[in-house]
Amino acid sequence: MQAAELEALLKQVRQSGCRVTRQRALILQVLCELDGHASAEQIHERTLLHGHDVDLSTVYRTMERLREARIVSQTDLGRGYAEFEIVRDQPHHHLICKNCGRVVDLDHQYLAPVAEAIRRDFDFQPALDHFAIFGWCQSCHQAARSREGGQDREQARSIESDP
Amino acid sequence: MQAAELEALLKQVRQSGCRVTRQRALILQVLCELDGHASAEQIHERTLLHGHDVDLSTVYRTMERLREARIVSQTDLGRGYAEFEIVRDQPHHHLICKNCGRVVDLDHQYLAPVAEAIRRDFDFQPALDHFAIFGWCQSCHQAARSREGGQDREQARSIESDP
DNA sequence: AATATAGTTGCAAATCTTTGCAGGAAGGAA
DNA sequence: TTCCTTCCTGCAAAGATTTGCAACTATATT
Repeated sequence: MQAAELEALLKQVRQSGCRVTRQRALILQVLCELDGHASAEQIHERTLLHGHDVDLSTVYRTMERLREARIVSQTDLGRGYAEFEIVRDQPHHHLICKNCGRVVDLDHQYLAPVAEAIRRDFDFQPALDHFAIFGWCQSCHQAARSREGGQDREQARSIESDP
Repeated sequence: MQAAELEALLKQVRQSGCRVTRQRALILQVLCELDGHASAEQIHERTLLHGHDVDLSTVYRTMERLREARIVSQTDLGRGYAEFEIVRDQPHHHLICKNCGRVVDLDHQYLAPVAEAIRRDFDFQPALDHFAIFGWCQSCHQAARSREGGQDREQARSIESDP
């Protein structure tokens, strides 16, 4: 089962023009096993468990290649490090409270129309399979408003992305 | 003129519950002068020109506070470092090609409906005043397709954000 | 104006990520 | 199979950003 998934991934790697090396196969295997968000350090540690060490810089470089090949996604969930994940068929996104850190899932349907409009109007293929939108959840937002004296300036704020 | 703007910003700082220090005033002055995207290092360098040195870590810490107060926005334009900017009334966004690095402006109208829907459905105030959406521009996307043998898997890809 | 206190700063060290380089290995050609 | 070219990897060092801590200072209070 997992072996089949790994095979499929390695095939994708090959198709994207990248070589299949021991390190890349091991990293993808680890990503399959972890099955979810994983940090570079986490991936690195787990390669040790499999007997072969993969240098941390190789993990980063591999993630870069796999992102280019759209095999993995990279997201900053606000924990101070990047998190990687194998790209599945159904994109998913997150709402993250800047104050309490709570993470809520956001269905792709919310972003699909934007992606469509951007494709249409700009001839630009947006990479929208794993978006993190920061902001303030209900309770934290209210707390902030009362602290500021009740005036709601309703001014959006920043977000950034994955090169 | 600029002095008035600076005064207004310092008032915002005070209102947000932060203290107005020499360093913060200087940093905001520099941000006003640069008037656009500025890196932490750039800000730091320019404080030197004003005679007073502000430690780089203080620049970062100040940006964090000012972000919390929604006075500045932070964006990753894919250049390997964060860029800061004073928040204006009209939010603006960017489309950035992962391949050639070209940057195109995206009007807020594209994101406004999403922000609205998220506010409505999740009781969540998204910080959407300076979004960077990565992807592939027309020419780079075509190049990639032909390289991959013409099959367009049409699979979105990652983006991440500002904690 | 003097005092108290909680927020800030500079410095140094730690983290996370990227990069330069020389040796090593994958995959196609002979 | 062997050779060749190009891509990869490990290592070390550089960059970018965050954090711990003791000294300092903005602000409210007296």
